[in-house]
Amino acid sequence: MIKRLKGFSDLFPPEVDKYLLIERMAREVFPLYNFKEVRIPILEKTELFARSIGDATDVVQKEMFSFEDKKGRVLSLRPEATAGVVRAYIENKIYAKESISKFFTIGPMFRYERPQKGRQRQFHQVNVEVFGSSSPFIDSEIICMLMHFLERLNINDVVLEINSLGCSSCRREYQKALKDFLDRLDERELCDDCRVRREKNPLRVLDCKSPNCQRLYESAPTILDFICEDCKKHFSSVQNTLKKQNIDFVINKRLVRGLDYYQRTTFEVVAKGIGAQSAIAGGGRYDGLVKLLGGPDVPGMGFACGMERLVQLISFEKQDKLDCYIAPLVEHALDIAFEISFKLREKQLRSECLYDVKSPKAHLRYAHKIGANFAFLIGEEELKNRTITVKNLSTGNQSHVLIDDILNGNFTFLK
RNA sequence: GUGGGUGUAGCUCAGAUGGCAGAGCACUUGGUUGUGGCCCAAGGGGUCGCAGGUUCAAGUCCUGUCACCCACCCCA
Repeated sequence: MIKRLKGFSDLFPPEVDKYLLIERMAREVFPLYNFKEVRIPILEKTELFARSIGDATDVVQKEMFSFEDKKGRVLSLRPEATAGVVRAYIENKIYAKESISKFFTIGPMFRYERPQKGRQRQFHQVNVEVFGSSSPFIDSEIICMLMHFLERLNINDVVLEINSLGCSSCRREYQKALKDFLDRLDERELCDDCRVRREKNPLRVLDCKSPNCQRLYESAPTILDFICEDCKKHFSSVQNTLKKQNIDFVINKRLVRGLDYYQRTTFEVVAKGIGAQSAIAGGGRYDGLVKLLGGPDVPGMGFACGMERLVQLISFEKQDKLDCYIAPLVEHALDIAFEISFKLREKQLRSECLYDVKSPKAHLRYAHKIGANFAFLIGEEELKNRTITVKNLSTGNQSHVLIDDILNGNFTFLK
């Protein structure tokens, strides 16, 4: 048997209903903030991701599904959405049509990682981007919108963490200071991972999980001591406006995002009880990215929300009751059963017939199992009288209805 | 890439010391010549993940392998 690929999953009801709920809520909440839905390709040139996410990041170096097409072009399935949205924004010259653009997109992403709880190789994100504003109000508004969205999904037991990474110049200074600090540490004290990170991506040592490393970093310089006046003002404005909207948050000085393009405000929403992969959403400002990818110098800000992780927090049972179940008891009732099924659907009634001749007992058992409200029994007797026995499955009452009434669209007996 | 755990019926899982492959749920049929839920009875379902090995005999012991889960890493 051919089996699905590792880290790829098949979704069936009732699980899929939770995804539909998330999507419906996004389409309901985001337009309140004047966000418009966009659809962009799943496959892009690898270079797009390498340039925007960062050549040295793990995502680019070892987590992309990359391959060459028939013409030898190097392509990758998108590991995240922002790069593609930015590319589309530039390529379609959206900046020339409007000064501020607000987009969201929903769809699958792909990363070649070892699967675990809350992490699949194909996973799904709700993604939000704003272009054209560097106002801290926008940062705050987007975070509020995210919290509003989560609230509507009844996801309340979460912690919002925020931080500022500073702009490119203050960040550079900080990285130097951090590097100096790390260089003074004894190599033997660091865990294996941090020894590598120290060289490769110093910012990342800060959220190392080893308690020993964490103790060492207690006295490390923090980014917030290094950010410039403008960045400081921006960050405190974000905090103030969040407070005005009664959004609780904690400042996590150790919150560094893994993708190179983030600047200034970064944030993450963390949930408990869903395993080690506890970040359900994360994002931040990326002011230099549009320019970096060949567009005008337009600032940007956005977040991604992991649907697989949201799904774990959603308790929801969809009761999709069936209105009518058609039960043919004899072979020559099939034609009329077929006809009646369609007549019911014309009247917006959910109806099902299996076109299986069975005993009334078997039919009614099945009708009960699938949650039908009414069962239409069609047997020898009914055909003789041109009637149908309609049984109300919740009251047990049943009545005889003329077949011609049904075919004429008279369904008053269903009340 | 690294470490740990688990693979037995459609599902959840029992099967000490090797000796006829099991339960509950689900499914089908019957208990009412044509009436669901509750109850009762019967029935259908298995390459015990796969491949070797040890043994008179392997779901059980040994070796290898694959798959899934969890964690590290990384990230949403």
